[in-house]
Amino acid sequence: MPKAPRGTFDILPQEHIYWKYVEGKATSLCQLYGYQPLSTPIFEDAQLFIKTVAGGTDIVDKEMYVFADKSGQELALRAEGTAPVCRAYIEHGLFNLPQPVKLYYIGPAFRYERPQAGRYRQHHQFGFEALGEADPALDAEVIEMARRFFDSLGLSRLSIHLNSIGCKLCRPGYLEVLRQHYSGYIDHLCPDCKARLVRNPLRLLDCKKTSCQEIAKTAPKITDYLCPECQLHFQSVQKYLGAMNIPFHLNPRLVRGLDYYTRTVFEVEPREKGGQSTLGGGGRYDDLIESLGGKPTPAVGFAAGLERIILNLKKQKTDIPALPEPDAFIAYMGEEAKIEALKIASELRKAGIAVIMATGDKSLRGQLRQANSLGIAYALILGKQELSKRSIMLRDMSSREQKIIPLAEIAKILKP
RNA sequence: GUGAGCGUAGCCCAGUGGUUAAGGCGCCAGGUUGUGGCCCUGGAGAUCGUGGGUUCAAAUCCCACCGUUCACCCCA
Repeated sequence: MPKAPRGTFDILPQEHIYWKYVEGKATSLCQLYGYQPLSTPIFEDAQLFIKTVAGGTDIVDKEMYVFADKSGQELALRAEGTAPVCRAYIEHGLFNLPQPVKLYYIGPAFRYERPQAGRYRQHHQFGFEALGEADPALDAEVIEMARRFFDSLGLSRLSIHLNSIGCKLCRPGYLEVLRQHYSGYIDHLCPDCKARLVRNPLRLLDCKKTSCQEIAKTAPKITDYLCPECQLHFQSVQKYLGAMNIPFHLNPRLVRGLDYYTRTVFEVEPREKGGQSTLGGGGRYDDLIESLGGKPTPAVGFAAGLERIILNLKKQKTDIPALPEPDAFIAYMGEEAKIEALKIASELRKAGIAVIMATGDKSLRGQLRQANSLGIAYALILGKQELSKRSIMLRDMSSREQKIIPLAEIAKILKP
């Protein structure tokens, strides 16, 4: 029997209340901040992700769903949300709109890896991006918006970690200083960190091994090596966050995995963190659009994984609004009543009343059991007696009261 | 890709070598030939993850594979 592929899952009806809840909060948030929806294809030219997310990492070899279609074109399942947004921005000339252009997306993304807590091969991301504006106030607004998102979901006890990782002018100098620092400890580094030293030195800073963390603690801080422009930008972000009363923790060891980030980076974490705990993160990526062939365009954004959010909602036992129940259930006895019931159900639905029609010629008892387990407020019962009077029995399932209603009036009573 | 734990009905799970694999939830039906929730009775539902091996005998022991969980790598 075929099963859902590894790292994928079905979202069953009782789970969908969480998804609807989070998606609803996300879209109303974006509406509040003037972000408009953008949907991009679920697969893209593989180069889009190879150019933007893959530098210096083994994402392409190991983690990306890359395949050739029947024409031989190299495609990749959407690996993340930001690069496609930038591609669309360039492709549709959105730089001709008043800047910044503010866009958001909710949709699946794919990574080929072994599943673990809150990480799946097909997962879902919500993200928003503001393109075409370098003002640090926008960084602050994006962070404030991220915070409001989690607040609106009822996720509390979160903290925001903030850092700046400089720009292409000042970061290389810092990386050199960092390498020098670590080369003094090379014999004490774990094998992974030895590889990082060559391939992705920023990642040295968040190795989980305690021995490596000791070395990271004494490492030079990137914020001491920022160029004057980056320094000013970073200070302004903090000033604006302060003005909006957004608490944050400066974390000089916060780096993000992808190359394309510049200046501001931030992550949102539960206070009590565990292995895969980060709920969302983002930052500025001032060089990304240019690297895709667009004009130099500064941009800043945020993304969060819906699975992790839902995991936390469940952990916190947050109250989630239930999906609406149908308004009424129609039970019938006998073929003649069944035919009439079908007609009534159709009419009621035309009037906007959600109706479940009994099926299968069950006993009345069985039909009412079904209505009960569906949690429906009203049962309509149609038998010979009601038919002969052109009427129907209306039963209030919670009070057990029932009365005979003329057929012509039933819609009005159910939906006055 | 690496390491560890776990796979028994739709779900939770008992069962560590010996008859027809036990129970709870849920499902279906009856108890009430026209009335649900509680209760009672009955029923359906399990290739014991898959394949191989050990043994007179395997859900139980061994091996491999698959899946899953957690962690690592990586992190979008």
